Formats: sequence, C-alpha cells, structure tokens
Amino acid sequence: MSEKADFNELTERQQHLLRALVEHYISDGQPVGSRTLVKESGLSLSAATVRNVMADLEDLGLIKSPHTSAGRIPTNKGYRLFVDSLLTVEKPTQEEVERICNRIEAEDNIQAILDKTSSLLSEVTQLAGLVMVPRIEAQSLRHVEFLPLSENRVLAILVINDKDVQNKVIHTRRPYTSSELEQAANYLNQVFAGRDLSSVRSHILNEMSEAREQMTQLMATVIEMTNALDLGKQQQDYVIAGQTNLMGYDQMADLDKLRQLFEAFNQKQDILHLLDQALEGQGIQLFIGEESGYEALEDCSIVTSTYESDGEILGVLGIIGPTRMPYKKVIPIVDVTAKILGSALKSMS
Amino acid sequence: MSEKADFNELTERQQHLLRALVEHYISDGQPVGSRTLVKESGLSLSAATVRNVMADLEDLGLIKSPHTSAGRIPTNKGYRLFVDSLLTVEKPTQEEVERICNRIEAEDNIQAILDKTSSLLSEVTQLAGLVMVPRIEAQSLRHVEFLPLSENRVLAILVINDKDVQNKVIHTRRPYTSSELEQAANYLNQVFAGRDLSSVRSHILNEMSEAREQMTQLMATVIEMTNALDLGKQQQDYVIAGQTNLMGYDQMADLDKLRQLFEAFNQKQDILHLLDQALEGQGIQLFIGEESGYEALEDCSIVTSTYESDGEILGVLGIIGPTRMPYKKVIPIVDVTAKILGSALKSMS
DNA sequence: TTTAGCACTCTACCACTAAGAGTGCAAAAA
DNA sequence: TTTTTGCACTCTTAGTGGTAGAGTGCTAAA
Repeated sequence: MSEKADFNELTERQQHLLRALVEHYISDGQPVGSRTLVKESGLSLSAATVRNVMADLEDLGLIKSPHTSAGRIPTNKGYRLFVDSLLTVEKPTQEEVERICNRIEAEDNIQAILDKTSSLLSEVTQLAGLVMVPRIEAQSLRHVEFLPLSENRVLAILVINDKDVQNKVIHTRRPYTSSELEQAANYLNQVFAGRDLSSVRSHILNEMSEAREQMTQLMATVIEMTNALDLGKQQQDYVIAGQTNLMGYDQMADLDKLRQLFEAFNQKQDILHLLDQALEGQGIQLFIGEESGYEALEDCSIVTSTYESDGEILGVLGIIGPTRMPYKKVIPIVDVTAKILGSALKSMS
Repeated sequence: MSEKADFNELTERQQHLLRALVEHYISDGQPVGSRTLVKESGLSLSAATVRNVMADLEDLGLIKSPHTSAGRIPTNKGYRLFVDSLLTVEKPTQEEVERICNRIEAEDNIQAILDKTSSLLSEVTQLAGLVMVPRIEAQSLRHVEFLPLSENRVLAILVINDKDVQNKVIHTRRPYTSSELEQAANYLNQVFAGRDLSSVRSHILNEMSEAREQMTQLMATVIEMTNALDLGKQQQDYVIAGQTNLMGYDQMADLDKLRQLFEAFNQKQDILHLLDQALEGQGIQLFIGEESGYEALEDCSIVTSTYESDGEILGVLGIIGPTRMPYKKVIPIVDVTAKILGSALKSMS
C-alpha cells in the first residue's frame, strides 16, 4: 500500500472517504460498507479500492468493524480526527438563533435564564443540555443582615452583586443578642459594602491585628460571624435538562450504562469536574468517549463552550449525548447559545 | 364451583392462596403455577384443586396469566385486595429505624433534612424516594427588608418562621429611594412581625381603608410592595432521590415507559398532583398501577404517608416503584420515616 | 368436593438453513 | 504501481422445525 500510514498526513482520498464514512454513519446509524461508501463519496472508484483504503484507516485505528461481515464505523479516534480537521459545520438557521434568543431574553432572573438555556439546548439538539451556573468572580457585598435564632444559632443573610441572596444558619459558640448582631452587621455594611467578598475576610483579620489591643466585643462578634460564613467559597453547580432524550438512542440502549450515566447526573461531581476542565480550555471543547476520563461517559460525547460577558469567562455550557451525534449541527448551536447566554447575563446586570 | 364468587367475601382458602401467590410472586418475579403454590401455601391440597381456585380468582379479576402455559400473576386489583386485607406488615428492624433517625437528625436545615429523608427512603427500599416540601400553613413573618436595585426594581427579602428566607425581585412602577423602602420595611416589621403571612395583606388593606384620607406616601409604598410580594402564595415542590434504582427492575425494562416516567419526574406537575391527593387522604395511602390516573405511572405503585408535627399535617412523603414491590417491608418504612421526619422538623423550630 | 389422569398449549431453547452483506486476497487490467 | 475484477470466505439475521418443560383445563373416578 502506498497510502501514507502517517496519522498526521492522511491522503486526500483517505480524508475524503473518512469524512464520508463518518457523516454517513452519523446520519444512518448503520455500519457502512465499501459499496455504500463508493456511492456516498462521489468518487469514481471501485468498491475494492475503497476497501483497501478502509483497511488502511482501520490499521490507523480510525475506524473498525463491529464484526467480520459488517461495514465499518468510526472509532473515537476517528471521530476526533473528524471533528478536528474534516468537519464542516452547518450554521444554525436564523430561525433557530432567534428562537433561542427570544426565549432566553424573556426570562427575568438568573436561575430562570439558566434553566431556559439548558432546556433550549436539549430541545434544539435532542440531547441533554448542561449549563454550569456562572461563577461570579467579583462577588461584591451589598448588604449583610444577622438574625438571632434559637439558642446558639444565627441566620445570616448576604446580598451579593445587588441581587443574589445567600443565606446560611451559623452555629455560634455562645448566644448573641439582637443588638450585638445588629452592630456587627452595621459595621460590616459600613466598612465593606461594595467590596469584593473574597477579600472581606482577610481585610477583617488585618484590621483586627492593627487594633488588637482595643479588641472589642464588637470585633469578636464580627470575626466569629465572618469566619462562619465561609465567604468567597462558592459551591459549583449546574443545571441539566432533557436527560430523557438520551433514552432514545440505540447507542445508549444498554440499561446498565444508562443507569451509570444518570447516576453521574445526580451525583453531579464527575460532571462538574468535567465542566471545570472545559472551563480551563476556553471556547469550544469536545470530549469524545473515554477522553472524558469517566467510565459512565465512555459512550458519550460532550460538547461545551465557555460563555462570557465583557471578555470575562463566567462559566461553561454544552450538551451531552451519544458519540454518534450530529456534530455538524450541534457544535454551532452550542456556540451561539453560549454567546446568547453571555449577552443575556450581561444585560441583566 | 361452590366458592363464593362475591368479591367482598372470598373464602378462607381463596384468601390464603391469593396471599401465598402474591407473596411468592413478589419475592420471585416469576408467574406462579399450581404446583408451586401448593408447596408454598402449606395446604394439603392437590395441584388440581388449587387450579380450580386459581381459575375462580382469575374470574374475579384478581390474578391473570401472561400466557396459556405460564403460572398466574396478580392483577392490580389483586394487589389492591392483598394490601387492603391480606397483608401482614413486617416492622422495620430497630437498626433500620435508628439509622434513619440518626441520619435525618444529623442535618441542620430543612432542605438538607428533606434531601436526606428522600435519599434514605430510596436507599432502604431500593426504590425512588419522594418528599414533598412542607407547606407551612402558619408562615409567620419575622423580618422584611427592601433593597433598591437598578431603576424600577427592588429586592425584597422575607424571613419567615425564624429561619426560612425567601427573596424576590419586584418590578415597581416608579423608582423608590432607599429611605422610602427602609421606612416601608420598618413599618411592616413593627406592625406585622410575628403575624401570619397570609393575613398581612388583608390587614394592610383594612388599615389603608381606615386611614384613606391620610393616605401617605409611606402607605402607598407599603401597599405596592406587599402586593408585589404575592404573600402566602406558596409554590409546591418535592424532592426525589434514587430514580436510577428503578432502572433495575424487569417490570420497568421497557425503555419507552421508563422514559415517560422520568419525564414525569422532571415535569413534576403530575407527581405533585398525586402527592396532593395523598395529602388529602391522610395517613398511609397506596396508588397501585392505573389507580394513580397517569399513564406514565401505570406500571408503578406509589406508597405515601403524610407527615405531621403537633398534630398538624405538614406534607407527604413516600416511595415510587414497580407494582411488584415488597409492600410488606416498604409500607412500614414509609410509615416510620414519616414519623421521624415529623419529629425532626418539630425539633428544628 | 377433591383428586388423578391426560390431552393440549405455549414458551424457551437449540440446531439448522438460506439469504444477504461485506470482507480480503490474488490475479488481471490499466 | 495502481486499480479492478472475481471469488472464496465469514458473519449476521431471519426463519424453520423439533424438543423439553411448565402449566393449564377438563373429565372421570374416588
């Protein structure tokens, strides 16, 4: 065989046939044989020649046959090469874009926007949609309130970035009175309103050491409160929609596999870790099959895109589905959705 | 045949055999035939006699055979009769009770308690656990706060029952200043702290009409705020855990059915409606198969119990699984879990 | 009323076959 | 050297028939 066996330098013909094979398999779901491929590719070659090429591609680990007398299907490596260098994406229609745009912008609070985005992703692609909730780097403290509960418990309410409210029950060492708490809150509001949340704690410790000798009851209260609040520690989370879409694909017909997958969705941690990786990568990112590193996802591909506003990356969103998915359509949809979400979030503030 | 064909008056023997059949089928999963049933029942009868009885039970619609030469399995009507009058429940072990008790009481806020309860239900029964979030009839207002956001938006924070925090962005007709809002909040806090939430609105309208002529700016503000808050209107919700457990049962092997079920879980409304019915019914309640009235649940049974504290019903919890489930164990577990949850919520306040 | 006997039915399993799809290889053609 | 033709071979799928086992319903006897 004179075809270059070099992975990085497939011949024109190899590329052409690989692309045709992957595309046909994606739309058909059946292993594709040499005869079919000849017709599909448009090349004027005989089936035998195509067979030779296919044998080469198989040697390269790009395609495989499920059994002797079936056609070939792409391996994950094959999919990877396909999306990296053979794929011609198909821009979403104006209609689709507008639909996404309108429906996202109709929502009026962050949670609703994320939910809608996720369900739109799943609806348009017929896969499962994922949206990581934005990690707001700059969490600026707007307002603090402490309310004494029974005994040694205090309810803390934080208003962050002018609209998000977090609350937390703090278990304290000793009971505090309303007025103590009020003073502490007033102090914090006066000194730290508008400041970045993650810096509040260190600032307080600074000020405390400066004024150690005149350490007041107030200061002690403030310190206990802020310590307990775990400021700046933001728990990550994501919103998922359309999991049930995944139950329709033959590739996911294995109930055990499907179960593992759904458990991963519930557990959240693995998926979060993956989204975290995608966050590092910036822009569009694909994980095909075992590339994700999780057994539960070994038959799945994940397509993600970071979303940003004002050039700052806020989070990541995407879809998850079987490795055999219409990348051509899915990738651009994830892309525009990320852009739309970014600007929707921006216009919220 | 001389057996009474009256549905309400099965003979001893019919009851005995039906019980044996249902129990055997529940633990085995296989249709049970006359020979097996003879052994199982402990009666000294021949298989032929048992066959006659089975034929009668089939005429009554209590059992059926999947095909000619298989044994019989209970119909939903059969299950119903079984749980209503043949079932001898099996008290949960001390161990199980303590495990549930300890793990629920280890949690420190309502959401965590509900989550844990739900996942314990699913863990212990190997089915899916459901917990409806309590509808707190008496929502006593503890504290109100209003913060102006950009333009015509105000962030309202309500502290209810000393520990739950609700917040909502209110779109107002005109911009309000901080001090206006502060005054309104002060007014509400002074007059209505500790009062029942659902009554606040009507009280305000009353007072307004009394003092109509001296209608102040303050009053107008207060009214707009409270109107926008939609006080007392509480949206229902539930917590679910262990859905994936359901993927293991042969009865639920049909992917399409399973998918419908999972969609119902996501949609929430049907399940909520069902839980609502269970709430009316008080105490333990079973829905077997089509009794629930939802197609997605036609192969499922739901076992619920209301939970209460101080004699007041707060909500409902339970499990959902295939109609073929170990009712004998499941029912008492749902029962004690409801009691434990009730007292855990009580000790929270 | 109950039991024994028996014919009958249906499923599950197995082995076998035939058709169809697709391959790989070797020799011929370009 | 590359491509094609021809062909033997492999494997899947669907269908067939046959058998064993489980269970039933019915009838006649106990």
